[in-house]
Amino acid sequence: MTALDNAALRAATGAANGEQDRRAEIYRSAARIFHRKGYHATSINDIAAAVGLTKAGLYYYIKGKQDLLFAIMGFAMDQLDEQVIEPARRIEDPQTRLETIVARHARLITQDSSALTILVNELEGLLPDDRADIIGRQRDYVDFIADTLAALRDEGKVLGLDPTVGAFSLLGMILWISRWYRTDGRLDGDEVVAEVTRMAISAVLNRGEDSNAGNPARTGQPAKETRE
Amino acid sequence: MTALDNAALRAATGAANGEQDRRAEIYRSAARIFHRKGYHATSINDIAAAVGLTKAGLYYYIKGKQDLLFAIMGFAMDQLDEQVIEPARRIEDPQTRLETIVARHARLITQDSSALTILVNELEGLLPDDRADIIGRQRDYVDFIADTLAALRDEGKVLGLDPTVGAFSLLGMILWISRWYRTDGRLDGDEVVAEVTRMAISAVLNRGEDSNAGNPARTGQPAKETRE
DNA sequence: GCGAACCTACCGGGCGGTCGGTAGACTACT
DNA sequence: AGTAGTCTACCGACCGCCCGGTAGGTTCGC
Repeated sequence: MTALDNAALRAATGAANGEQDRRAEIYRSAARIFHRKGYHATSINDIAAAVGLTKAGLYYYIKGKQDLLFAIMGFAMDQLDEQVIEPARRIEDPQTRLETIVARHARLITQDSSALTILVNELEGLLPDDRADIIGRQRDYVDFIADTLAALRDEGKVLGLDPTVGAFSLLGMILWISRWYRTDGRLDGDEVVAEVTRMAISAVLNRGEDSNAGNPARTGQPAKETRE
Repeated sequence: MTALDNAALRAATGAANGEQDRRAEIYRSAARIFHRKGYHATSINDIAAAVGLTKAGLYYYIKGKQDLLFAIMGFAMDQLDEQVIEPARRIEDPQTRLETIVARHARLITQDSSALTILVNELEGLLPDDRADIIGRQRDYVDFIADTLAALRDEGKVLGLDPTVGAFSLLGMILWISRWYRTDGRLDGDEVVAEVTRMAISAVLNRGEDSNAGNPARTGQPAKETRE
């Protein structure tokens, strides 16, 4: 069920229409409304009306409100895996990898922030099992970023930065974009992505002269991260 | 009414107890529950039960759910004004001012994130007029940070960073703290504040002499900002 | 005539909010 | 000292509404 739903959602995000897949339109509309009003403030009727159905008609396509939310989040997580994590994982140089992560994640958000924003804002709307699933995948992502920062530190390019705090801080910068970026604003998406990526890299790298590479002389305690 | 409420809330946050002000306890409890479950997912009954009242009893103290939310947000905004903006406004050196802003804001969040987090997450729960009030104050804050970044740029310490994007990005780092920081976690609040402050400053300042040393993130164009 | 794609009508329940009442402390008058 | 009045701080019961969800059709293309 979920895999099917996600496939539908993916198709919807790709090509706007052309197939009869009504489900895709429903998921896209739901994601947009959840994003705008919040999950709890959105009624099934809101979604039904947005796609031109009655509530009962909508239930022909969905199993329930919580399943709808979980499907959207699963799709968002898949998007993150495919568009950000997998491409970045193939890059060995830590700095380039970090740039890729930030730029690709930021780009996803400037393109369509609905699902990705719901992913982080509506976790408490899920059933416990579903929530555990999503949180687990999110934690993997945070660890992936933290490991990249740890690798940068091992190269001497980062001194005295806790990888976990660094990862969360970068994520904060990135995820916050969806709160202020407007498609019709002063800056276009590419400019925003570029600015944020530069800030992110600059935030974690040592500044100019005081980075004596490969010699973490007097950093605070080293992080305990050893995974991967 | 609102001013009175805020005074009560402030008193509650300051000294834990000592006066019979039940209202203060109610606001504090409500803030904590709104923070944990979200405004829409929290019922008036939840709040009443948390303070040992029935719903009807609770209504002796509050005017309604939305007024409660507005009072909490107003208090959070007052806190921000008094603990962050006013102290920072008295500092002339832009870099020191920016450090003050980030450190003080981050510290507020590590100390008690409830009200400040509601302030940014539950805006759509407000009545239009109230929302306009809060959004206006928030915009003033963003402008204050952006102006500080613009001043840094005029000193030559920042090159090619759009002040608005910079302000939002720093805010993202700071506000995100409330999502991952745990009082009983590995790092204590002071460490987190210090780490985040260092990252924030590093994010906006120029690196040594070569701004973009061999990184593929090619973003030359300077920002068009001319404000202030 | 049969299944996919919908609808109308409805259900139980919880919501925000209100109403009338009242226990008890305190005051005021006799 | 007794008692009538008053005010604060609550409570039980209730209201209308809308919620998520469902039962049982009906329409329509094949």
